Amino acid sequence: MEKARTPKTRLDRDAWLAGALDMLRELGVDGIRVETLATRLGVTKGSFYWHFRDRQDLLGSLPAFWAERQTGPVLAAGTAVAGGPVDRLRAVAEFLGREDPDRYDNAMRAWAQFDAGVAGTVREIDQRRLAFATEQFRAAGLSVEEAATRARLFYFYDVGGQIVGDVPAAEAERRRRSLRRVELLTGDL
Amino acid sequence: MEKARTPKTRLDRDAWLAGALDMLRELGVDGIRVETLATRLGVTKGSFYWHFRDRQDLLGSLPAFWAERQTGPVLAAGTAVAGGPVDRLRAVAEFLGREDPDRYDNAMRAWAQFDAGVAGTVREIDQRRLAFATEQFRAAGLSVEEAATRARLFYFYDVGGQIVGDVPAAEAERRRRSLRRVELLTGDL
DNA sequence: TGGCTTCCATACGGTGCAGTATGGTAGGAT
DNA sequence: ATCCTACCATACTGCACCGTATGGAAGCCA
Repeated sequence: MEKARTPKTRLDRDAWLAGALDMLRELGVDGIRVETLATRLGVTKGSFYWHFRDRQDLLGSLPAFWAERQTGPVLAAGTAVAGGPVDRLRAVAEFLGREDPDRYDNAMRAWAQFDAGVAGTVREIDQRRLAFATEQFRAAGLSVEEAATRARLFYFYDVGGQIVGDVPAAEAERRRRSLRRVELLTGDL
Repeated sequence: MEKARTPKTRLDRDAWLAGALDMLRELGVDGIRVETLATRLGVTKGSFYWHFRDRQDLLGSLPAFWAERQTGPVLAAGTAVAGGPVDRLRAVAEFLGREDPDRYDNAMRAWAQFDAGVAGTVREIDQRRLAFATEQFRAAGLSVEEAATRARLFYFYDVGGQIVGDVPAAEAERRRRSLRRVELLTGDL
């Protein structure tokens, strides 16, 4: 629950988008009301309609705003590793284990269920990550089908666990689980 | 998109709940408006407020209504198999592969993100299914931790795949994938 | 055939919230 | 000091939709 603040600096579009993203995570899309959001940011609706044409303008800009700061780190953690494909998967798994589990992904996926546009941006990210995992298994010498299966097992473990809420609060345990999964999927490679 | 119908028979509580469940899948919780729902069922609000105290009464009854017709089949498909634990997992996987992918699960999970009560009922079902999978791996001789890891890989594959939308339309392909996953997770047993 | 119960229609009040209109204020440029 | 622009406040309109009040109409039982 973010609190209302008194703005020393004036607001810009991104400040509103960041606030909206928080409301999205806490309440869902329909919980994003412009007056409430304004109160949180310490201003009134007057400000909002200066930066945005209407509410739809805000919601429409939200997915891209989210996607920007989502793809970068995970992708980087994987490719910036010296070793082989298994090491890369390990690196990604470790990175995901380190991550704060309180992300915006779940809220975004919930939204994507009922908005085709949002579903598109989310799908893109999923495709990219799945493709990465598949590549690693391919590089480890597996067939196309075999690599695809293992990549799905690898990635859906994350998505499913996050959706179900089966994510340990302690970082140590998260990393342990994450690595154990990699070992199981790459034991014969 | 369900169409409006002309009711030959009068409606009862369950008819409203079934209609609400459809609206939930298509539009999300906040898409469930009593007047719209009434129109779909071929009646007016007057009927609704006869069967329900208010809108919250409908929404509050929805999770249980959903849970009832959700737990039965999957559980049965697993336990009603003669063979060993691996055969049981195969049976469940095959059952899930046969299933119509257009279920209400996604909508329910989306709702659960922002409603603690709904999250509770969904969690119960997840726990039950995960427990079942874990038991099978245990019965196959694995340690507690090892069984838990594989159970998660097994179950989250389903949840993740469904959320991401990576579910083939053709039943044959669904079953193939589903079984291949079991073979991969039980190859050494 | 009357009377009771169950289910539904119609009409209306109340509210939350999106969007508009318009005026105000702070800070940079000259 | 002045002016202009960017940003924000206040007050108001309109609409969607919830809930209520009340009046039927269709079935069951005597």
